[in-house]
Parts: sequence; structure tokens; C-alpha cells
Amino acid sequence: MLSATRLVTLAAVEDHEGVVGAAAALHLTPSAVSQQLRLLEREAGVALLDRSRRQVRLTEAGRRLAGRGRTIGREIVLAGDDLADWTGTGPRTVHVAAFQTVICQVFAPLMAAGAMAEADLEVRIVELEGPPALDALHAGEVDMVMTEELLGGASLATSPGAPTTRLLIDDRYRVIVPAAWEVDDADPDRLRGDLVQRPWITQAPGTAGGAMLEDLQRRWSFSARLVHTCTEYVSAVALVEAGLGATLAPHLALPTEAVGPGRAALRVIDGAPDLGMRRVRALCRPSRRPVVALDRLLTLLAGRAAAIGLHPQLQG
Amino acid sequence: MLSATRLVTLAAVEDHEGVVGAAAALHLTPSAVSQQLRLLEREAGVALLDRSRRQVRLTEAGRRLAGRGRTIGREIVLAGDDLADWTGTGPRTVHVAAFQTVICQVFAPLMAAGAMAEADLEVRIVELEGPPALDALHAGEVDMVMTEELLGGASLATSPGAPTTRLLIDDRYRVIVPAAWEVDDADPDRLRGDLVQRPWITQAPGTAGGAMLEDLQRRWSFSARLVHTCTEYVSAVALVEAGLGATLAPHLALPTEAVGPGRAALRVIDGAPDLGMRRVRALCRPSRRPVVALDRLLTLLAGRAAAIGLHPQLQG
DNA sequence: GCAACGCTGCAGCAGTGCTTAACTGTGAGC
DNA sequence: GCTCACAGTTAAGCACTGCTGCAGCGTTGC
Repeated sequence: MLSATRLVTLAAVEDHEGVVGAAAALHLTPSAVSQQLRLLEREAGVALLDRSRRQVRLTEAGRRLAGRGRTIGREIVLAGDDLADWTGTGPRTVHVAAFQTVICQVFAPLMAAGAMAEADLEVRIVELEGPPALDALHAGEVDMVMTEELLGGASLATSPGAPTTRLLIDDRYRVIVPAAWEVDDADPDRLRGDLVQRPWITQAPGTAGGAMLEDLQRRWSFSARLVHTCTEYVSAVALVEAGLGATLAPHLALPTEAVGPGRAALRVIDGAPDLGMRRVRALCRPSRRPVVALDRLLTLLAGRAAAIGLHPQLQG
Repeated sequence: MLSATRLVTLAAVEDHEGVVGAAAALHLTPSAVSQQLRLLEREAGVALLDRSRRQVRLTEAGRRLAGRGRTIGREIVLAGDDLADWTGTGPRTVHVAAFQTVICQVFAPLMAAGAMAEADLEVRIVELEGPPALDALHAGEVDMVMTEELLGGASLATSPGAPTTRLLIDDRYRVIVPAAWEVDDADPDRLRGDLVQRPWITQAPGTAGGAMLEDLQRRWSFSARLVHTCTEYVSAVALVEAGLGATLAPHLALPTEAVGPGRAALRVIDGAPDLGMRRVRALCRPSRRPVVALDRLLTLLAGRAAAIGLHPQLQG
């Protein structure tokens, strides 16, 4: 028997015109999709993909199978809809472990806009991160865990044995300075030359923000004049707002219209080079939980990530 | 996303009226089906099965999902057909490792009847058993391995680390005596009393047949007068035919019309108590090989097993 | 040419799905 | 009412599956 999920994967490759697109749509890495396709081809015993170009295309045989795969995928979605219709009236409760910035910038706006209720979801948030959050996931106390992980040079001790990820949001770090500072962000070199002279507000060592600033000092070969040390991004941003120094913060940590009026006293510098990003993942255990609700929530989260311009950059 | 294979499993439960039936149809144990159903219910978050009676029945929600599952299963089969149509003309080659009795009673008759060719299959048999056969499977030299394993008391050193099985045929052992003997097989006790006095032909120690006879001596508390020792069933049966003693042999080892005229000098005693059986399995690695051809071959083998009355007795 | 991009292969690892064996509960016959 | 057979479930264990991350390769565009 041919594998149903692999047929769906093949359909995704056709629909999204390539392995990378399919991978993004399926919340997987291109490598995973590529391997599944190879196995499907061995199962089928026929070439399903034309790999002569840079971007793969389906062969005639591949297109036929992809049609079957598309039907299967549609049936699976319809089955989910059936369930939703059947269970009907009451919203489904999903318990999520998340951390501050994601709560403020992703969950809170979605809930304020009524998006959860529209999708018949009742989301219960538990502010929890790191190993305790993973423990809660394994213990079944929460259905989903939001995690962060640094990319782009800086390294933070990551929790070992993390389960498989299901969705990615990439959140680039920016330099935040008081709006009053006259810095030239048109030219990266002049910008850097200016910023290395300024006072900085850092995050406690061992935190993501602290590691990011340490990494930036290494890359820019400078020793920052650290005037304040915070543990929360909001605190650091408040100090920047007071004109006391520059700091690093990911986009999600910034105050935006979504959660309140933009603050005129802040200036976000996008063009600074060498800054890393943090990858925010949603972890869940698909085969152990009400899956329809989780699916809907993942879709909402991905939509919100797209709305604030934080599409995941796979393999980035 | 709901699991496609689990939806198909649910449909099988509806179609075959229960877990046991579905398991047989899917070439699985009831336990496996039961576990998949439990996981599907957790995914769905709704009760899919009515477990109040001895035999499970689907709830209304279960019937809806089963409908989706049936469509998915049909699409998978159609995808296989598509492939067959597409690849079209040439038969597909499947390499099978098998042992003597299965070759003689299952493969040879099927091939002689042209069943393989009808299904566009080109079967290549390699007579190979035990660990070397498993090695060949892992090395990719063969696509399927037929194995035997004893059930019902007798124990034979089984090869460790055997991969997962895909199909079962249960082959009961019988007592074979010369037709000239006057034995009363109506009453089990009198039959046993008669047989323990007779001369026996055994298989070499360490073989399945040898273990079976040793086991029978233990159960019947007698010490058989062993007049000959063979290593092949055909040799032992030939000696029985010559009137020299009784022996034990599985049904598949007996000469039948399928491979030649029945032999009048032999008498097969079905009613002897306490005899074990050997389970013949087809092992393959589904995700690594042309699957359509293997599927067809499995279907043919199961059909042949049914034709000679050797349906697998799951959980037997 | 060189860099970017799309894809693939390999190693490692947790999760999945299977088997066996033991157990629970239902139903039918004595 | 008791017992036995049967359908299903549960727990433990184990190999396989399918994922990630990283490194490498060929194509494409500047």
C-alpha cells in the first residue's frame, strides 16, 4: 500500500511549485520533504520528479499520483470539518505554554480581535518556558509549547531532547535607540561606528538578549559601555525610551500599534548588520491530542506571524 | 491534521464489523488496530466507537469519519492502479526468499496457473531461509522473505531481531501414517493409544519437525520408537508411503493434487490432539520497495492460503 | 566568475507503530 | 449460576520511520 502522507506531500510539491514551498506549507524542512519524495519514488518504482532543472517538476506519472494525493489531503481536511460540525456548539479548549513576548504580540492581539472565538477555540495560556514547559507538554498539562531558539551566531544553552517542531516564526533582532539620537542608518559602516560609542542597556547574562549583545560585540569588535542590565525586554525598552542608551530586542518585543500606540521616543534601526534572529517554534504532539483545534490554532498563529512580517525563513 | 492511515483503519473496522476482522483485513493484530483507534479518538476528541457490547460498533461521529477513511483508502488503491496503468506493459519483478514447502505448495501452483503473469508480476524465487534470508532482505537482494515459526508448545530457536511481519498463514501439523495401518481416528484417546505403539520417522534434531515430535512425546508422555531420521519432509513422507512408520508434517508439506496426484498409500490424520502449527509469514519492507507489486503478490498468496484452507488464525 | 538558490545525502535521534503476553468484560451454553 | 470462548484492551519492548541540522552539489542569474 502506498503511503497516504507521502502522496499528500507530492501534491504539496505540485501545488507549491517545489520542495521548499511544499516544506513551508507542511511546516517541515525541505530535507524532510525531499526524503519522503525519494521514498515515494521507490515505492512507486517510477520517476515522479523531473530533477533536471534547479526547481523540481512533476513527471506525468507524478501528476497522476499528485491528483490522488490532493484528494486524500482534501478528505483529511473534510474529516476535520466533519468533526468540528459534529462536536458542534462548544468551543474546543487548547492549553498553550508561551512566553512573554509571544503572549503580548501574538496571542493577546488574536484574542482581542476575537479570532480565537471565531474559530471556536478557547485558548488557555500558561506563561512557562524552557524545560518546565516541555515537561508540561510531556505530562499532557499543555497541548502546545512555544519555544525560542537563537540563530545567527549567538548561542544559548538549549534544552536537550526537545521534541519535533511543527511551526516556525523567525524574529529578527533590531537595534533600538532613543529617537533623539542622531544616528545615520543609511550606511552600515557609519552606523556601526556611531553605535559602538554609545551607552548600551543589556539583558542579564545567560538570557537570549544578553547572548545576542555579547555576540554583537564580538562581531563588531567592540566593548560596549553597559549602563544598565535588565531581565525583560520591556524594561530595557523603557530605559531606551528614557534616552539612557541603546539595546537589542527582537521585533516581537517592541511596542506596536497592535498592543498600544507606537512610542515616539523610540527609534528602531532595521539596517544594522550582523544581527541574529530568534526562531519561535510551536511544539505539539500531534497524535496524542485533539488535533483539529491545534490545526486551527497553528493556522491562526501563522497568519499573525505573516501579518507582522515574521514569516519563517526555512533553512535560514 | 488527522492521520490518514488511522482513518482508513476506522473504515476497515466498520467494513469488517469489528476490530478482529479489520485486523485480519489489514494484516495486523487486533492489538495494533485497537491502539490506532484509541489514538484516533484522542486526535478527534470524540468517542468514535461504542464499546458497550462485546463487539465494537461505530458511533454516528465514527461513521462520518469512516466514510472519509474509506475514500482515502480507495484513493490509495486507485493510485496504485494508476501506477500500474502508467508503467503499463512490462511486468514488475519481485524477488522472494522462500523455503521448500512454500515454494512447492504456494508459489509453484500459483505460477503454474499463470496467476503471477495475470497480475503482471514476474516473481524470482531464491530458496533461502533463516538469518541468511533476513540478511538478504536487509541488503535489498530480495523484496520479501517467507519465514516459518512454531506455535503451540514446541519451541525452536528463532532468529532474533526479525523485522515486522505483513501476512500470516497458519499451517497445522498433522500425523501422517501409511494408508494400510488400521487406526481409529474417530476417538482421540484410542487414536493416541494406538499411535504411541507405532514406529515413527522423525526429522533431524533442531529442525521444526524434530521439535514438533519431541513436543508431542512430552505431551503424550511416550517415548517414540524412532526408526528413521530425515531432514526434509518429502523424504519422511516417502518413507511413510513405503509403510515404514508414522511422521508429523504440516499441511503444506503434503503432496496434493495441486502439485501432483494424491498418493493413495498415505493417510492424513486430522483429528490428532495437541499438535502445534507453524506460522508462515511474509516479511517485507514496505516503504523501501516497489509497493504495488508486493501488494498484489501478498493478495495472491493470501488467496492461495485460503484455497488450501490455511487462513491465519490471529492471536491463535 | 561568483554568489544565491533549490535540492539532496548523511548522521543522529526521538517518536511511532508494531508484536507479544496478560488481562478485562461480554455473551452463550451446560 | 458457572464456565468457557471470544472481542477487545493494556503494558512493555523493540525496530523502523521520519524528522532535524549540516554539508555538499548542480543550476541560475548577475
